[in-house]
Amino acid sequence: MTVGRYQTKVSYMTPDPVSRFRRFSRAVTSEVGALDQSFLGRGRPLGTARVLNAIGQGRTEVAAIRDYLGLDSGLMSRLLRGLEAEGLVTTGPHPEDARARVAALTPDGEAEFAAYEALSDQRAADTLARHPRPEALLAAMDLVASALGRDRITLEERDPRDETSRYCLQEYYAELARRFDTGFDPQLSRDPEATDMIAPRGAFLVAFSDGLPLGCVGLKGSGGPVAEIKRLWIAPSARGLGLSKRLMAEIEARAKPLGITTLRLDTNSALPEAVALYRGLGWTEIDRFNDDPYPDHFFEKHL
Amino acid sequence: MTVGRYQTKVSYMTPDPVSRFRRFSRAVTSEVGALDQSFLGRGRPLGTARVLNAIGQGRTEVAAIRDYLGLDSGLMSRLLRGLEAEGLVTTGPHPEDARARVAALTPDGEAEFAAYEALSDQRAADTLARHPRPEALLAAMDLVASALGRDRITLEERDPRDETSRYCLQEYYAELARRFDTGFDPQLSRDPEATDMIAPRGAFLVAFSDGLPLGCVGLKGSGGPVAEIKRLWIAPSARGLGLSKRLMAEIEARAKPLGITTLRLDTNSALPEAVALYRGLGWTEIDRFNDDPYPDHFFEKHL
DNA sequence: GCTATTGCCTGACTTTTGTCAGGGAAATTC
DNA sequence: GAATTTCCCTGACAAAAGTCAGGCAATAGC
Repeated sequence: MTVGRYQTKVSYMTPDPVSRFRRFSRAVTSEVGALDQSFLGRGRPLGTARVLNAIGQGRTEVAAIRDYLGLDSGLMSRLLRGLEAEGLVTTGPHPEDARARVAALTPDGEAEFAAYEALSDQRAADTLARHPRPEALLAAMDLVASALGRDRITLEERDPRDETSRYCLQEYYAELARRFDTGFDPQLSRDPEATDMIAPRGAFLVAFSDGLPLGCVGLKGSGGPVAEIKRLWIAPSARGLGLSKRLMAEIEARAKPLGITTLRLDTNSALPEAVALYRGLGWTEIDRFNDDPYPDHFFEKHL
Repeated sequence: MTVGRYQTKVSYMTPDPVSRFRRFSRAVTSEVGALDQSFLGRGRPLGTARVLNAIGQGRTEVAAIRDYLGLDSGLMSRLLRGLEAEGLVTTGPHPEDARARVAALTPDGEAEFAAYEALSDQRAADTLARHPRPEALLAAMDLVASALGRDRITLEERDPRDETSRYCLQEYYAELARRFDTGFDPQLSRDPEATDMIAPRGAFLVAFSDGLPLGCVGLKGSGGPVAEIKRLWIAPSARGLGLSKRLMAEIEARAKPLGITTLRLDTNSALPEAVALYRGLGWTEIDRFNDDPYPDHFFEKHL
């Protein structure tokens, strides 16, 4: 969409992409490096602190931690022994393969991990507070984080009534209100019954990148062979990453096992990228099939 | 949720600023960390490579390098001797204080530094190439880099005809063309003679952040006590950082020694932030003082 | 069953990094 | 011109990080 409308002009010395990227790297190195230094300040060497943090983040398999931190098996073993000796970590055999081991934090370890987290949070809050335009900065940071973490975006089926889903839906409504000349009132558009978007009638998917919800899509079933796609939303910071295609493919895949053979959806010409998306994904335009006041384009796809 | 083989704890709350900041940190850590790893891959330990890089970046004074890298004096000394033994660096007494020492790269050192730079460039180019929307990503990166590097933005007096100045002016014209309903043709607006914006008649300032030009402003003198402020431009990625105020303050400070006592400027109501800026800086609105077709607001300030 | 492989641990290293107490030469102070 | 300070070097350590070759127990393959 229209997030950054830079144009590469053939003008004199337009700063080139690589040097802009490297300037970015230099700028964040000190900030992020400072965050990493929060590992210090608690009297523990970096390696040990990194292992503690990896476990605190929920990584339990020793092999996975070693892989994540790029550590040698011997070194890893010693660091773990050290943490065990400190009473911060316990290890035991992996339940499914007794050769492998899993690690977990003790209550003391949890407290220590929380202390590291608090340090990092504090540092982040300080940096943000020092800044005159935190919202613009955060929006740009979201975009960078989504882009760099693109390969780690995961799709999850969620209850459309839970907190995260409601956040996505609210953002979706707000976007429509901005884009439609007439505004948008969710009351006027028949809101799908939540149970229609939960198995076995339907589904609701949310896309997550490192815990942040970046998009959603709903499948509103009726129990019969015809269902509707609803509420496709992508966060501004994640547009252009192919996420809508991924969400659509996944929701179609989830429709089949529910006995659904025909999908329909409606959309609005004020959302040209959506119309283009559906066309590109092999949907065919059909006549109006409801009396919702907002949509003016209607599509169908047979599975 | 399961990411690959590990379990990852994530919070599904509505995103708050600190967690967004920290998500950004995590996302760039791997990327930037990878850039740092380019230090490796050439068979040299990190410390040595960092010193070589600091010298390559133009830091010559040993004390400055030590300070920049946060190294102990003893360790620094040893790292330098190692680089000297490799034939990559020479050191000598500081010309102004023979107690201090300065370091410089030998031709071999230059080659080695260039090799490190090429590695980093390559890595940056690869990441960009992998991305579907590099321009949006770069725009966001510029914004983040400008924001985080805000305290390191410097103002420099430049010839308005040099490459960097012409880049700023072109961006300025392009911005006007976007903002004015009628478009903007630089030909129609009397372009100041470049010599009017060079001492002793005037001045031209460019704001740099880590080598990237982020803004400019011109002082167009006539030899007499009245001069005009022209061409105030701030890059989109640097807006909201107080840079325009800094540029205006600096150009006013440079006007005084040139014998200038009255400053004038014209602007357009299509640029409301500019109009607000001048009002806030103590300029008073006056009658039209030229027949330029574009401006509709005119200001004056006595120094 | 027997053999090979996997996953982790241990011991015995080396390299790298960090620390600290002098010491010599140049500069500064008085 | 002597005393003091500054800047760096060196030596002597110590801690941390990284490497590598076995070794043991659990698993997989046959």
